[in-house]
Amino acid sequence: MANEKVTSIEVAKKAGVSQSAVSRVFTPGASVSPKMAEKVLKAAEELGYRPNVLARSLITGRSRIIGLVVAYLDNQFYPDALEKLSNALQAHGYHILVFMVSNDDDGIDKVMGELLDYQVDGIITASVAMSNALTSRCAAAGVPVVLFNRGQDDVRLNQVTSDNFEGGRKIAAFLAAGGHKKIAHIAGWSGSSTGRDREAGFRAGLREVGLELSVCIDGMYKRDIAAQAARDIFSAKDRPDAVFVGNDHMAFAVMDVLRFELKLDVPGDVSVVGYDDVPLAAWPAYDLTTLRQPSNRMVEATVSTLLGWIEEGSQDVQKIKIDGPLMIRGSARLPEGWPDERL
Amino acid sequence: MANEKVTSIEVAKKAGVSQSAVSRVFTPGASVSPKMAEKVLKAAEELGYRPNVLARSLITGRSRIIGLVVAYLDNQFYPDALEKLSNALQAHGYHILVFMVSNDDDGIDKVMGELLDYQVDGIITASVAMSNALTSRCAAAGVPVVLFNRGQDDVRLNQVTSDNFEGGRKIAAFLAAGGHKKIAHIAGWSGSSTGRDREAGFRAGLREVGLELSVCIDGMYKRDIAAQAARDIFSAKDRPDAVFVGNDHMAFAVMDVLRFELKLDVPGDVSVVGYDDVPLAAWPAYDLTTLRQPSNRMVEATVSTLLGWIEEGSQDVQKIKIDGPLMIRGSARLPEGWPDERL
DNA sequence: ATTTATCGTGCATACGTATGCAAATTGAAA
DNA sequence: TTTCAATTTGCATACGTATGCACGATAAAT
Repeated sequence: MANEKVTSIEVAKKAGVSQSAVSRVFTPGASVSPKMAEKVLKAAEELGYRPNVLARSLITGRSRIIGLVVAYLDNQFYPDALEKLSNALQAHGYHILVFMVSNDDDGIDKVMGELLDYQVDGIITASVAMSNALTSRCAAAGVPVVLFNRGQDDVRLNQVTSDNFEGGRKIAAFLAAGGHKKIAHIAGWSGSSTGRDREAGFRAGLREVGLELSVCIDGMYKRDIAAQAARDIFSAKDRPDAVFVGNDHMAFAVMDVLRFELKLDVPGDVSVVGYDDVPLAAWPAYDLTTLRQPSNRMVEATVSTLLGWIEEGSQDVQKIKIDGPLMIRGSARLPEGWPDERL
Repeated sequence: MANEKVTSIEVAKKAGVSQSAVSRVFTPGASVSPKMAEKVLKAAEELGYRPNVLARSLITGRSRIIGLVVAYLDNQFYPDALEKLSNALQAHGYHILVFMVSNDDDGIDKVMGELLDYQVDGIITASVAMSNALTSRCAAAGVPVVLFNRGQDDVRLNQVTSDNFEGGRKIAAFLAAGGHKKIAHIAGWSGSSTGRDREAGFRAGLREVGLELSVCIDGMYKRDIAAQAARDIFSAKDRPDAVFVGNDHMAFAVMDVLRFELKLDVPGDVSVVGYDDVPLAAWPAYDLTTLRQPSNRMVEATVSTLLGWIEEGSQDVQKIKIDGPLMIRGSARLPEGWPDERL
């Protein structure tokens, strides 16, 4: 296992030029003559030389590494986003360094420290909140942060979300139009802006049509908690006839409980609506009506915001909300007169 | 956005000691007196100093970065593995740099080049094959490689898989015991060792009990291709009464087609068995009988192999096969006398 | 008190690259 | 041919850290 690293100096020697010449050949935009470039590239090719990104970063101050902090990967929304983020950044010559963190403990601070040790050029947090102290540290280190799919009041923090309030409202309107009278909500984690906004929008939407929430339980974005909530809510005789679940991941658990434990028909007995539109929601086994978070556009906005900060320097802080459509499928009763535009 | 990096020199100045002293305080196992450590740590604390991992790597030759090359993240098996790998490596002070790659084109070579540019200490490939040239380059660079969930003949490559051949055999025995006579296989991609081994084991298992495969189509590990295969196979009047699908991800698509397009009962009309045991397989909507790939143990083996190479230097090449149990659930007919140990 | 061993510290250098500056080369214009 | 500008090249240094070496301090042993 010969550990033979080829350096620019060896290439220079072989090509009979200076080390700086080699460096310039591999630095886009530097001034080099064609024949010099040819000589160097030939030597580099023969020796198998490639510039050391880490050494380069020491000089340039850019590592071309983006730190991604993420809590869950079992909710399909996040691997999907990770894949898209990674592809988008890869196209710009950046790569993602992954940091898993549990949302409940305060390991976030520790992990963030490690993150900064790697001199990342930027940070994306997916479904993770930032403490004030952390935000300050990142600001002091000059590392831009974008919150993906989570909002926070701090004026220093960029964020990209769907329009969660409006999304909740749309769902309320849809369920009301469907003639549902007794409506439940198994909410997203109340410790998250997404969870709170969806709930607030949903309540507002119901209020607009003279309805109010019959029962509301915090599902914490966890399958088992949501499942238990479903049992609690729908075991009663005078159970609700509709439920909006704070994200698809929980909605699947809720549908499983309704259909296989409580032997209820969806949507005959209960209409179920989720939030996210993960790929699984479109599979016939669930065929879940849900509000789509346009992950493509969210990723796009995240990447362009982050690269803007990194490559152009200080920018305006972005608080981007992207509107998403309600994907009407088979898990909720279709209101009279609504076009059946099932997808 | 003040870009103020604190260096060991500034800490040294503040603490009234040399830069080397600061370095030693932050280098585990170095020789420092308690009072020196105290002074330095105090100064570091006040300035918010943290060692620059990249600069350190230039000296030590270790980046504490592991490159992960992965093709799919829509098959739940991989995000699950990614999460576990990341957690395990994080516990050892390593982190994962993600590289997405499509399996069909030859972007793998390009991506691998970028990978090595980052001076990664090791590489894990998940469901991705290595070309000979690549293997040589990694060997030359002294970077150990572990193939996760894929095998390859090259004697230089470590690999961790489940016992795919034996797994295929177990499934054959199970379906045969269930009295199935006409058995189909929608195989994993024939370009992958996992796909080939599972199919070979399955065929061998059938042969042992005097059966043979009725029909076999390569599903390429893709949902849509598997779905089309299911349509082709099960539309006929004399359709098979059982199918082994090369992984769970495809098996879900197959079940969807069987139940919702062809209106067949599973397992009444057709028994379906998958491979992987991703979390979704246990959800009641699918309740899929499947051969479990013990991802915990596979991750453990992967990490310890990799760290062995990195921290102890050259080792024996490991070709690890981990045996997994058949998870008996509701998607396949239960043979008489078999304990119903549904999980 | 003297010798010897042990430990802690500072000095200097190295890791692999990028870049300001000045020298050298090229080419065009006169 | 000469002059001048434009371009290309090499030299030297810097990035932030780790570590071999030699020296000084301290403790232990005689």
